Amino acid sequence: MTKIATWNINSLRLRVSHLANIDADVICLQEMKCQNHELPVNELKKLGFEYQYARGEKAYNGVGIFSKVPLNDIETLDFGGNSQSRHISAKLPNGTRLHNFYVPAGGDEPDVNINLSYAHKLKFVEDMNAYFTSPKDKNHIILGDFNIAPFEHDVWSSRQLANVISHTPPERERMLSLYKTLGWVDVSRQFVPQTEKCYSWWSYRNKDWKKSNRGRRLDHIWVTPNLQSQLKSHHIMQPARDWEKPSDHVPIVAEILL
DNA sequence: ATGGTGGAAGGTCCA
Repeated sequence: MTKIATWNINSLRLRVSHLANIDADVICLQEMKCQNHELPVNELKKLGFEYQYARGEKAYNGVGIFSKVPLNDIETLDFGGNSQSRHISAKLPNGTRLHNFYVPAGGDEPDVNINLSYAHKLKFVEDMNAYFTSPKDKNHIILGDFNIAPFEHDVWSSRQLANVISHTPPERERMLSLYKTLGWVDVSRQFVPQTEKCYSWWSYRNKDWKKSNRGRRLDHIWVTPNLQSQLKSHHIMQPARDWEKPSDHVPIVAEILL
């Protein structure tokens, strides 16, 4: 049984101690916001994450896979085509390739003609689509901060967010197109019915995130169909949003028989 | 309609 976690930590150096609260064998982080030589290597080792595969970047972005067991065949790819640190993958001991993604947020204005960030986000997902249309490996887990809430009950109000980046039709269409490439299984929706609200992110800009509960499901774990029957449990760590100096995202942990 | 908060950097950008 392997427990795999994903979390947009929004600064690894600031929140590394919170990782002690996550019960996982492999933790995939996004928005580490540090360079590789600035990683808190020893703190991570003390938590049991002896094997550290990071693709850092100064101040922004940054993805890493931190594991209690050795992984191999590390690969970093340039989805979106601007060399930001938004993807890293590794092979798990059974040969499944684990991809950690940090999809661009895309800015505020949902118009590709005036907002280059939004255009970049759409291209990023199109590149993911192309990659998984003819992947070189067979079995995959993809996870991370996809910055898209694809379904109606992945946001607090689908109608009010219809023109808000993270839930616009062009993003949702591209994500569903990606979803069809390999017949992906959306792990969270295996455990939480599609008719129920389900969130992994609450804005810092809400006075009381729990009371207003205007969340979005931006973080995802998808597996290829061969792993569907191997899924054992799934946990969105909502209490993490109340940790001291919280990230605006909470960790998601999936337990999979690999 | 607006601004609300947070992290890192560093005289702002991105989320």
